[in-house]
Amino acid sequence: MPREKQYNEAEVIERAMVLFWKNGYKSTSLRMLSKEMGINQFSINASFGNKKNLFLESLKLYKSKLQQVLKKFEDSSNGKDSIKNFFYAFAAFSNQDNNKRGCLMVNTMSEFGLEIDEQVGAVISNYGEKLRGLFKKNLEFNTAIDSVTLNKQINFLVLAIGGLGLAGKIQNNTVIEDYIEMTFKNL
Amino acid sequence: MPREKQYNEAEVIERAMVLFWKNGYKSTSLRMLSKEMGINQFSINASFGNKKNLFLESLKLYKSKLQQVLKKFEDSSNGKDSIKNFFYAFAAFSNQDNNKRGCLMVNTMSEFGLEIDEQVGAVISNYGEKLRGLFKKNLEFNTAIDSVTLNKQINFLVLAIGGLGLAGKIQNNTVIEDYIEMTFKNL
DNA sequence: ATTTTAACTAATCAATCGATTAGTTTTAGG
DNA sequence: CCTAAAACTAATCGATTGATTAGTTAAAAT
Repeated sequence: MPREKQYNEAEVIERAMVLFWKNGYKSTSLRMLSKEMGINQFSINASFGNKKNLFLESLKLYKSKLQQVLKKFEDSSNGKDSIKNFFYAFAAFSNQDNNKRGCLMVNTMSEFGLEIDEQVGAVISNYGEKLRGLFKKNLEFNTAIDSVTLNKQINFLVLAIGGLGLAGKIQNNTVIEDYIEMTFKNL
Repeated sequence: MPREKQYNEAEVIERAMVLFWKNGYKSTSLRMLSKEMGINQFSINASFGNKKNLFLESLKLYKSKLQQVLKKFEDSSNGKDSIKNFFYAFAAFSNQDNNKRGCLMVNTMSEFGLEIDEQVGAVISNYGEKLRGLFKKNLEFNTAIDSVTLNKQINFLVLAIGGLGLAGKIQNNTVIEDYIEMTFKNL
């Protein structure tokens, strides 16, 4: 029998995720990853195949962490205030420990635009659809609303959450708070 | 006397700008630039010094083009409708010819975050301040407004225009239009 | 016509990229 | 104890990066 892996895959993915989150995909080299993950390039390859797959695993881990935020949103879906609470939670997640890393998924969409890798794009799109569903549910909560207006509001919120992800990298907390307050003032 | 330059600097900067706009700074290599600009790497160096300076020139050219959009905003600053018109013009500029390139300045802020080059950051910040001033002017137009609310609205619009720049890369025109309409419905 | 100057071309520099190879160490089964 | 299998280390692969060098060409001034 061979020796055991001397590292925990979940742990090294977490470190990779932080690096990708901080620097983006292209600007994070395998050597940086190797150093930060504490394992050498060959081990990265052995565990994850290649850089893209490591990124995919990092993205999935990120998504699972953000899923905890989404879970609260799902559990207390009581209308527009729930959406607003989610916006605040998402903004906090995008600037945790005041690291100004934004949102890894928004960062990735911004880095690749529409020429995104198919698998990476699928992970992100899946999250987007989930979000749309929750926005819909909460916008309809206790309110009669025509489908045209509903769709406009959903589109509004989708773009807004993207803007908020970007803002997590470059804006201070006051700007972000003011944005959320103004957004929900008259929604 | 030596021979004349066989290329027009303004023309080659324009081509460089398009490439940076499309691909971002890091993903645009000097070889890609050389090919697209129709001059070789040495000539790029001779005219612009290095990649960063070429990017700076591209950014300034971009800004001057966007300045035409801003000029209209300055000339017809008649309140919130003027801001809304600017939003539409900015969105159109960020997706001209349906190229989904977004806004070069927003793209650059997203690429570098707060670790942006000092000179590059200065060019972008300067534009941001101009924008803030125009938002302020139009929000105050024909309306009494307390300074606290005014600042919140300005912050709201600043984040919103960034989100719109990002959306120009990844969202369809309907989402963008819905966002603008919703944004100004109750402002 | 010769000289001078800079624009030009092509080749190449060291550094870094993602990925891989060759060879060593560890560990459990036989 | 010996062997087999895989985790490991270190070195290096070809390709590409930004930048630069050496040498050639063109054109105005003398």
